[in-house]
Amino acid sequence: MLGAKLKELREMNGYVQRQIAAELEVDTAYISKVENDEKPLSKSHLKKLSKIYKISERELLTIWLTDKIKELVKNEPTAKESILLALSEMK
Amino acid sequence: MLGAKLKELREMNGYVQRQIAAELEVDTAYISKVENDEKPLSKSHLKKLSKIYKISERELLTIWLTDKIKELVKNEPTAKESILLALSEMK
DNA sequence: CCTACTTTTGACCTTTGTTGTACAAGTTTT
DNA sequence: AAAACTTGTACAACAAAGGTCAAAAGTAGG
Repeated sequence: MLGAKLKELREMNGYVQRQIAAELEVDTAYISKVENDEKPLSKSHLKKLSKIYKISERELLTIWLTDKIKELVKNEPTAKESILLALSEMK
Repeated sequence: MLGAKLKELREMNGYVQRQIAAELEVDTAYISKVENDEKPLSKSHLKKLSKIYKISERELLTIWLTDKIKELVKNEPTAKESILLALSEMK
């Protein structure tokens, strides 16, 4: 989900992976993996990416965090209950 | 939250920490810390605890996972949005 | 108030898991 | 064929998990 979004954003803004990799000073392989959800995106890159892709950092963070939550509860039989419970306890 | 629940369950069932520690084959200090949320409870202990405390394993797992979620989103400005988004994507 | 028991605290330790990264080679796209 | 992307493997660094031990501190009963 985050990967797909990042890819979409990149293409919308007319970049190739190499350019993004250069901006973030990482390997293009890393970008590829992130876009394919094979590696998590380092939180430290959110700010720069939000600038490059002209999206609010907050929106990107929301998606990023959502991914983390989904990863955490994946395969847990009580995923839904737990999320609902967490939510109700945070109000 | 999990810690408080565990303590409540233990007391309801009339045990002291030493007894629980013995059952789980760990140090009492560990039990103390878990009950005070200073250390996470290892998932591997859930089954035994649910038996000792006569609560369904599923219910204990729900609470345990809820704790993990809360820990994950703690201090994140987008916590609520992200949880809601995760939930909606899991339906 | 003593003392025996329970619980907490703090420092420490080892193992395991994750992250972030790199490089090379392969595949796909243009 | 060149450029872009993907994939496999490896690895060091670091953080977190899952404890232990000894000592301190709380708590009841006699």
